[in-house]
Amino acid sequence: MSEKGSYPKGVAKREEILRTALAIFSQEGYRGTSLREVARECKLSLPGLMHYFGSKEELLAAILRKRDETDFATSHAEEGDAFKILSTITRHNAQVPGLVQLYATLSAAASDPNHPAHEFFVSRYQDFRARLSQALAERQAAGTLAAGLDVEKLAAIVIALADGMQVQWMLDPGIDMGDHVDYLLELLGTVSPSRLLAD
Amino acid sequence: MSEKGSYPKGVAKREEILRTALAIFSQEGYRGTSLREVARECKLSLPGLMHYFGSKEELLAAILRKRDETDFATSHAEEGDAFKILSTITRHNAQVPGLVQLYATLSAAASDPNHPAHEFFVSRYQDFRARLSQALAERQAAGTLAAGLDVEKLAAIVIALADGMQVQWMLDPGIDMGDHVDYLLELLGTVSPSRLLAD
DNA sequence: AGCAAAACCATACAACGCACGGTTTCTTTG
DNA sequence: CAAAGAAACCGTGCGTTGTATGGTTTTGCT
Repeated sequence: MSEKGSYPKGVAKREEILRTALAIFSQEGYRGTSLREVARECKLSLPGLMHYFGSKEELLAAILRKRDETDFATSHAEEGDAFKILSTITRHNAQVPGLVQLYATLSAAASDPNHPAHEFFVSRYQDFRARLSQALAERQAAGTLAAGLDVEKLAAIVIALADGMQVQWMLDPGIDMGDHVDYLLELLGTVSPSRLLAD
Repeated sequence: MSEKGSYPKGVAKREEILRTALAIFSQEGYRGTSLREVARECKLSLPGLMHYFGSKEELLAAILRKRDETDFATSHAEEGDAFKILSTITRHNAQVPGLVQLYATLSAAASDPNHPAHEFFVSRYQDFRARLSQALAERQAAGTLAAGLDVEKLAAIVIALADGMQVQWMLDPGIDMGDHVDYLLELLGTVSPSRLLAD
């Protein structure tokens, strides 16, 4: 065997690093925290940390990957339809501002194809859109959403709304993201098919 | 007099810096470019550049401020209603990916109240929402938008949509931001007042 | 002419991410 | 149960970054 997390001690340290780094990144921001600080908090030297993650961005990518895995698992376990889950997630995000900012910062930086987290974010959004558009299609089948609507466009739109509201919320915490998301979702429910076909 | 751009030579250099820095930032990204590189391009030493802008972030804030001024001026001069202008802006943004990424990166970073561009972004979004919600109200008065709609919420939502679509577009340039924005705007036009009141 | 401020520079500093070349600790296997 | 080899770590140094200090030169005004 020849992997980086093959010894029990190693996998434990690796996860401790991920946990610690997430906490610090969420609090001080990605740019604002040095690898030395993370290493110190883990009782490691800098090279000791870099044994696990070849670069700062690689560490970041690993954090996001892990975070998304657990998030997906829990959100998938939750009950309720797509709209309710979306609303719940949005309101949940309002309680972890550090994470929200981390994701916002990164999704912008990751647009560079050379960024280590690029592929991650690309497939993340592809997944999001696919899942949500399927959920919207199910709603159409159930009759709670107008049949004429383009579910794929709508999926992208709703996700964009959630992301965009986060930006405005970060700049002005007085804004209620959940209310806005709910409002659009409610609005979508009131769209009548006949009007759409008349276009 | 005791200002930094008071001599003619100074104001010219200052604007050259803004122009040059915008170009480089747009191409290499904010983090990816060093002040030394910008200075060299302007035939200045590093301290020579820092005479005009006390910090890298201050330079960035100045760039955004100037950019917004000119953008506002041109968009205000354009004809058409609010929806058309919004659509035009969105499609225009699709041709300056560097700038879009710059704004995305910064709007996230500027959520920190200590960030030099914080106030700028806060009032920027306040302005946006105010302008757009007024435009929406005018549409209501003209009868092209359902009267029961909450124009302030809608303004925030539409702006969020534009921002959010930019994120997805940056990660996957195959996505057409304009189409999505137009789709939601079109959808808003089809909402019937009666349905809203029935809720 | 002279003076104050703007315009600009040389140098230095601390901190950063990262690379190199080690040594120690642990597991597996012959 | 040793020997081997990889994982787990560390000391040190390199190049670059943003920024601070303390200047000198240039410019415009009175």
